[in-house]
Amino acid sequence: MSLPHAILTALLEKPSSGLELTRRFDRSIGFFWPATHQQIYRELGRLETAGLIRALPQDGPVRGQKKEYEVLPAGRAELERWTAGGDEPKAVREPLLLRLRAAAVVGTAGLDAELSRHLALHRAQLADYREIERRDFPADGATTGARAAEGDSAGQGDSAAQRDSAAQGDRLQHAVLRAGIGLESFWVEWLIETRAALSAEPS
Amino acid sequence: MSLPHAILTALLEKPSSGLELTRRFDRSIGFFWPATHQQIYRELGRLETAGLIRALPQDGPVRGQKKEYEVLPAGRAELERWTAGGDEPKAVREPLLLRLRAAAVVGTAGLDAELSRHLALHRAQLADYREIERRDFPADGATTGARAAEGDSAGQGDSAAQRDSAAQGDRLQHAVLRAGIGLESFWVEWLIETRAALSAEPS
DNA sequence: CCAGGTTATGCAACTAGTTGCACATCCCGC
DNA sequence: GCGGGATGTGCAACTAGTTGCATAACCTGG
Repeated sequence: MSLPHAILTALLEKPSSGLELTRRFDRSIGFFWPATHQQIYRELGRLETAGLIRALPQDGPVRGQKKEYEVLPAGRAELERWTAGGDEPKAVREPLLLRLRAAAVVGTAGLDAELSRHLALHRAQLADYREIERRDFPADGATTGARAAEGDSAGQGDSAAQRDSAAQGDRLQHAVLRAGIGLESFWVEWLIETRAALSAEPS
Repeated sequence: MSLPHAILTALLEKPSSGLELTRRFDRSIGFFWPATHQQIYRELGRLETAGLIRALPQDGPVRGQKKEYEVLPAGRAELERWTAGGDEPKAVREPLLLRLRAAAVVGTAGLDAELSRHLALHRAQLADYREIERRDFPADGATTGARAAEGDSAGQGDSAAQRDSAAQGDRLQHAVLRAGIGLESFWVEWLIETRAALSAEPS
């Protein structure tokens, strides 16, 4: 039940059409909550029906025409409610580990190829994340004016409180990114280690 | 589409009834591929229909009576086929990160409580894994006669080839366990770090 | 001998993500 | 001015995991 909240978050950062959302998902929220355009359209429909978002008025034909959505107060409230709440962390579900377990029983044919394929993918993803970090958080652990990943939280007047909360927003976004980096790093290391263990002489 | 293969693996390690499988899942395969007893029964039915496993013959009434399954040659073949193949690694789907992202927009109320709850859970899981490692792989990175996590791969006659493949099975099982340990370690570190970043004075 | 908890099997409805496809509009080049 | 790719919206069917519940056998204590 997280997709609607992912969408609300994205729309608060910036009102968008379905396809724009899809694209922004691809390079941001989608890293830890992927969604296809079909899912997004379906959910936009539901959110609109539920009165949490609305389509910005516009003219001309409807079908095949860009349609922008913005979050209504009820939507923001719902997102706040959800954010404050909690979830059981849902269990890992990792087919690769399953395959290793199976290989322990029926043999390791083809395993190394699969491991090295995964290694390449995780390395690529890690490089991506590092690039994003370099771009968006250049001052390492700091909040030095860096504008966060994507959502420019509608910057007007600039009270001290607003600056503080913007700084904290940055910190949170950086934390999320570090999670991605940490996870990918872990997999890269583990894959290297495991391939080595596999190819070692049976003692 | 991994559950049937998880079940085949478990059944190859040791023929079992539905409930036994459920319990073994809870402390072994289920760490990276959780399944409820309902899922398992359903899948056992399908696998039997498909001719990949069969129920061991027994007498007496059927309903509510223990029923053991074993893997047929076709099942083993299917598992080998699947193991040799590959998957795209499916994307991470982590609601906690989503919540952080949302908090960056609507405020951090309740966040720290949630983070510390997760921290406790991951610490507990990590301790569990470490305990299992201590028990099943005492000689650190080695294969010193340690009997793997659970499946005692039906040990009779003991050719050199069999010893080798048993050693490799151990190594694989250890690799899987190390993945669990690595992942939990990562989360523990990240959660500590992130809580610190959150509570720091806005600069 | 029977009430109540434990073990065990299983169905059905629901939820959410995935896949495949349909169709409209726009715009660019020929 | 029109054919075709890019952009954009959307439905429908499918798959797989989740939740809730029904039911049977067995065992133990009163």
